[in-house]
Amino acid sequence: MSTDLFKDLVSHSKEYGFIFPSSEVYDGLSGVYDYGPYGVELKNNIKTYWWRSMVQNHENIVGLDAAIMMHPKTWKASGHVDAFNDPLVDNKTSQKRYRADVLIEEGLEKIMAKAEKELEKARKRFGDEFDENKYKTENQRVADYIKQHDHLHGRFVTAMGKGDMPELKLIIEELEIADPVSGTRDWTEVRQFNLMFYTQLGNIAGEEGKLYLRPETAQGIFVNFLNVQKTTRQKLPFGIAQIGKAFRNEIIARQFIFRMREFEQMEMQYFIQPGTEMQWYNYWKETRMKWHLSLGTDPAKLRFHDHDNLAHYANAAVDVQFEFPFGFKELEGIHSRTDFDLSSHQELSGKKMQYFDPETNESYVPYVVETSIGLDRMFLAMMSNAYTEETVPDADGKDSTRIVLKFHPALAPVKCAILPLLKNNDDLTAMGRKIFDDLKFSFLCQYDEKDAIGRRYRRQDAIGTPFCVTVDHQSLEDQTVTIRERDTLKQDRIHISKIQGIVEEGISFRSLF
RNA sequence: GCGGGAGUAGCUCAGGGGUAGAGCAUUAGCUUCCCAAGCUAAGGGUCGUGGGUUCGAUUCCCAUCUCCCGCUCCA
Repeated sequence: MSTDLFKDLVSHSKEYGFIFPSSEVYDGLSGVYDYGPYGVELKNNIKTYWWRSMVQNHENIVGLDAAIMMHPKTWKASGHVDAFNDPLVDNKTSQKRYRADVLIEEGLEKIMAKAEKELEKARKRFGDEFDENKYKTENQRVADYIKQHDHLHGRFVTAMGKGDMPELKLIIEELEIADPVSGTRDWTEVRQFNLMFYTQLGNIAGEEGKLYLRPETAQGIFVNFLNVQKTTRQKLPFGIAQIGKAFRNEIIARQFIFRMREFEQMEMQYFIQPGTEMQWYNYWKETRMKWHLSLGTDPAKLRFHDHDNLAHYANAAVDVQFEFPFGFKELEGIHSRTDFDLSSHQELSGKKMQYFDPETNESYVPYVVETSIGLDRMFLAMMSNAYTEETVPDADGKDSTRIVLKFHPALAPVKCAILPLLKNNDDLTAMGRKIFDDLKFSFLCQYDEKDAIGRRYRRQDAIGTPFCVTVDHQSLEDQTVTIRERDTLKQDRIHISKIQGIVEEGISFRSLF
């Protein structure tokens, strides 16, 4: 799909009530979007599919809905407080953005490399008699390098601790760091981006009242690990699943709903015996890919991507990537998180986060394999996978184009439309109404009598409705209707009593498992 | 933050120093027994915001805001 088609997809999403820009009447809010009437249906259906495949289909996976607000120490333990405060600096010439701390660390390493080079020369020169410590203090050049390094390193650590951005800028200048791309030292001010949002608990001023909005749902699972394990009498391995909002103050939120500041995750933490992590990592990798494929998603648009740089909590990580209109991007992450989180919480809280294993007769902190999928990304993946412009014959048998969302029927927002062939015929409309009133208790239906029948079909195609039931004159005689299938345009004449069964079979989640 | 693009009707866009247009959509009606764009009528816009030039600005100038795309990170 080209960029133009991506634009069309964004327009279509708005025009047909899937996604609206947030606060549009006030010119919008960057990186925040609202889900419209069809959007919320699609989103809920994705959640249902995930929840059923995780919780309902696994005896050893249970659900949880933890609060968004958590004790501040949670984020200290998780590493987010330290890892999510990036000082950033831009080079004005190359317009590249860098992490100031990374630049400085590299700069400091270069100084030490210079000193090491001198030492290496000296070692060769003096051979066995070489006294390295003595040389470090007595050789002026080496001593200067070390002194400069230690001095700047000290200032660097202090500045990072205090969040002193101007000081970081000064250090960059003193280190004479040049942009590797442009070669210039044309730097902007160093700015800090705290990737966690925070709010105030009560009216207490100062640090104590500072409360973060969770940047991931996982920590709610970890801190409830023992509560859940005990109340559900689970034995290892077992999992805890959660769907919920998370918040990240992204530097730049872009690409529609792909990267949002407020987003929703579907996470499952699988608690396992240490040493079995690779086995379960592979199991979930495979299981999750099957989950994606069973929706009928084009296999060419899905792939694994191994992480080169592992996050601070992981010892193995793979992404499930989807080919979005703007390229292959991360849709879901599967991480082997070791015992990092539970151990951290155990340490910081002073509470045991251990599992007593009756088989081995010992207690230990479980290891964790996580599957974490972005719900909004899944939504976008389903939209872009479904969005199709195609040529179909019109009333005269000529070519005409239609835009159709080819969702898996289980995900489609509206399941069935009931369409009387003519509006100005009371018998037809009354019968349509009656069918609608009967079906509406089973699944989401729409009754529509406006405009020509062809146009109504196209309207339903545009929101991805898998079935259209049309009431015509023959219906009045023998209680049959036509049922039209969205993708093939094929119509069958069936008895009214069969509609519910056919639609239910088509939209069933059962076929996905 | 820097660079680029763009803000005119619900959507897609045209226009142009003299007071705003099209197609689709919406509403009402007509027509039509199965795959969009048949007929009639109606509603809907302080042309992103503020300032300047001008008799007059949606149009020209300046500023500003917002959105979109690219640059680090992640679900």
